[in-house]
This record gives sequence, structure tokens and C-alpha cells, in this order.
Amino acid sequence: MFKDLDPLLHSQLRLSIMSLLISVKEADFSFLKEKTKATAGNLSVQITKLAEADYITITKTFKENYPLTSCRITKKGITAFEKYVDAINVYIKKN
Amino acid sequence: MFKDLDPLLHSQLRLSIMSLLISVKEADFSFLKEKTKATAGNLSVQITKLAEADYITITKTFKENYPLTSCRITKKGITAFEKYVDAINVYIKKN
DNA sequence: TTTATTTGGTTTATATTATAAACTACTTTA
DNA sequence: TAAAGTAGTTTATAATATAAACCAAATAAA
Repeated sequence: MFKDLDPLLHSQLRLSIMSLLISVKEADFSFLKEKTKATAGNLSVQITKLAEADYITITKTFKENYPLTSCRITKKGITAFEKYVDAINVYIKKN
Repeated sequence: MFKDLDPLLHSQLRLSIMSLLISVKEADFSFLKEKTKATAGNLSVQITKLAEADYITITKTFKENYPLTSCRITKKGITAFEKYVDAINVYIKKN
């Protein structure tokens, strides 16, 4: 009846991050923080989890002397997201 | 950008329960347990939470000597569910 | 008929998760 | 050179989900 919802994606913040990365392909920490309205700490934790699952890649560089953390979604991440979308639709599509 | 997802509905089991109640209108404990594959304890906890929020009503009767717990979705529950559907669509609709 | 098993749950203890607060490290500005 | 700002990370705590243990009554088995 109900497919399991990938617990890694079934989290408000991680889902927002993935949703953004699906559309923009690359986003830095500040952009994600602003769009999601998350605290920096929370965002840091959640992108790390997504990266550990290979759903995104995190690249750390410097931009004008400041550290810059950039995120990109991976193929695995896209697949997982699409699977999540299919699964949640079973729940939210009435009847 | 992202609407908040009602935390009461953003739970796999509670969402399954609501999804079922949206379509069947009334369901007893065993039915929900079977469809959701939840443990009885978990199901008991989650329907109680939904009832406390007035998203469902719980009616306890007896059927052939055994206790029978029936659930129905309320208007408030339907509204909340519809709002949740709108919100989650912001996350899962690519672009 | 008393013992075990099943039904239909609830309560409670634990594991997991999410979150914010506190902290680190460095840069810029006054 | 002290204070304030940038860009994060780590950690402590609160909230949540879940399963295990439990309870009460009914039925079946010995």
C-alpha cells in the first residue's frame, strides 16, 4: 500500500535543500541558508548528512578570502528525489 | 519560498493514516494496522495525537465482545491534509 | 476448570532526529 | 589592536518515532 519514504529525504530541511539543488544544480551555503531560512548549524548538519549519503557533493573553496561551501546534487541524489516524489504521491493523492 | 509542513502530518505513519481516512471516511484499528503495517503501539500513539489535534475522531465501542476502535477524519483534518498537500508540492514539484 | 492463547489495544522506555546554542577560525573595519 | 563580521562546525538538548513490555478481557485447550 504505502511505499517507504526515504527517511533522509523525509525531513523538511533536507527536502528543501534537495528541492533547491534539483532546480539550480549548484548552490552555496549562504544561498541555501537564505532560501531555506535554516540556522547555519542546522544547515551544516543536514548538508553533511546528504553528502554522506552521496545525494550531494560539497566543495570547499575560498572566495575573496572567505571560505565558500558549494553544494551540487548527484545522480544518486536525483534518483532518490524522484523516488521520494513517487512515494509521497501515494500518500497525498487522494484515493 | 518553502511553506512549513504541518509537523503533525509530516510523519510517515500519521500521513498514511490520514491518507486512508481521506478515502475511506471510517476505519477501525485493525484495518489501519494492516494497511499501514504499523505496530499496534505505534498506531495507538499516532491516532491519539491526530485525535488530540482534532484531525480525526476516535470512537470506542464493542463488537462481538471485543473492543473496537474506529477512526474518522474531521473537517479540520481534511483541511489540514489539503494544506499539507499544497505545501509538499512546493518541495517536490521540480523547478 | 484452570491454564494457555488470542484479541485489541495502552503505556513506557529507548533510539533516532531535528534544532539551536555555543564555539572555532579567520577577515575586515574602526 | 580591539571589536565586529563572515562562514561555517560541533555539541547539547528538545522533540519525535518506534518497539517492547504490559494490561484486560475473551476464547480455546488440557
